[in-house]
Amino acid sequence: MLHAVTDIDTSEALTERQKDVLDAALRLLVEEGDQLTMTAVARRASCSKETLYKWFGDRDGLLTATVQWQASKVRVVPVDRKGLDLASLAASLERFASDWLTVISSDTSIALNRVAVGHASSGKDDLGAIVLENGRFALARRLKPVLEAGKEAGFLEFSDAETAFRTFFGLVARDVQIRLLLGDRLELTDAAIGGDAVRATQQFLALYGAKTGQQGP
Amino acid sequence: MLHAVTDIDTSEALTERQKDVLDAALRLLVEEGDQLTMTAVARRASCSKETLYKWFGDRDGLLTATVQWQASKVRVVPVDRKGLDLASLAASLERFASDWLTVISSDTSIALNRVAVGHASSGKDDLGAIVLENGRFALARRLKPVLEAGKEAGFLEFSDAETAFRTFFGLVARDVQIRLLLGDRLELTDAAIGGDAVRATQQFLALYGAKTGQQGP
DNA sequence: GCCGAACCGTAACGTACGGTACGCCGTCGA
DNA sequence: TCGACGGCGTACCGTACGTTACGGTTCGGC
Repeated sequence: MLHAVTDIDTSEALTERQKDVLDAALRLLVEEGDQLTMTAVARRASCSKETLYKWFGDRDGLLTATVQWQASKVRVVPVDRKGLDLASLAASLERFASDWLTVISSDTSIALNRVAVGHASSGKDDLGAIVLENGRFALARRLKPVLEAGKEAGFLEFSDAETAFRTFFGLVARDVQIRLLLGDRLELTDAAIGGDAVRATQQFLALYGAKTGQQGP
Repeated sequence: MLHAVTDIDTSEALTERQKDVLDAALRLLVEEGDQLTMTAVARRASCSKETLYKWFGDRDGLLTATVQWQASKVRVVPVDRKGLDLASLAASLERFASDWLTVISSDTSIALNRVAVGHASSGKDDLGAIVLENGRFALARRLKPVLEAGKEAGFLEFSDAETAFRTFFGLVARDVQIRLLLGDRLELTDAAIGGDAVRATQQFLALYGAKTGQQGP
């Protein structure tokens, strides 16, 4: 299956020089999309193609390493679970929503997702799995403990954390990601992201909040 | 902007033979993804490459024509707005949700969206715009009258139909499309789709239903 | 029956790019 | 001092594929 992939810490033994090269590749990926060439990467990184092939094997290897390198850069900030009241729960949810919207609307995320989607057609490599694992599934892993804590504290009601998470995900992302991937000019200002985060959180609490108790999954 | 593109009836003057060719290209696109070659299309369609170039100009033209051809095939079934009660409104919403999930989980939709996403990087053509226009925006055009009717009939409460639609969209699609595009094996059975449609509709009514009156956009 | 147009099949061309080989240079340990 | 080595720059090879060209075939109109 797809969920049991290397999820944590794949920044395995990369020299500074190699990181620089991957950063260059990443920048090039954002600028030019998937049609970046090995020659262009070598030129941008001021290294030789032979070095690229020695380090990363082939083009797919370079792409995979680049995606993993970017993934390794987004470190997880652990959520503090100490004093949990409804306000702090809502604040946490809003924070997650706003973070997620910021991520998926970033140039880097768009470029990486586009490349991964393109490669998912001919399943040679598992770029899609890597992106998914470090994106949507990483988000679920971070958010679920918060949901569980909210449930234990009596603020949330749900039977399945996965279903609750996916609802939250849908309320937050809506059509944003697919529109951006398809090239729609959808500029999300910080204010708009903040507003959407608040709205999504309120809607989620309306659906899964324990107070009114209106509906489970 | 992206929304003001050719939205209706672009099945402009296509001979039966040309439609057959485009069908072949479409099948090939589903099977092989974006790396389909002109030679492969010509062989599959039993036509010559020269004919392909005469008819469609170049490779991008063929791709665009293929996407438009598929788009022209999904005809809109108008919604009957006659006897509108809450049950029929819910049934309509469930129908939309189930249809949409069926579409985005189909092989054809996945293949087309992948190609369009891949081409959105280097904005030479507007495949992304076409897909978006005949997908997400067409859905909005069809659903909004239903929402407005539900509002006028007193069953729904919202100030902005677009926002309400996007919430419904998010509740229905959630993470399904991005996971499928990224290659996740997410098999949606008819039963699962039906269940999701019911859940999404219930959640949407819980958020925007007029009875309980708990929250607007 | 004859002409031209449309089209099929295929061969050929040009190019872009992945991948490889080689010469040269700076660094470093002996 | 010197050889080895890691890495840069570049030239080169092979191939895949978009695009074009050409000979042969069918078919509608006169």
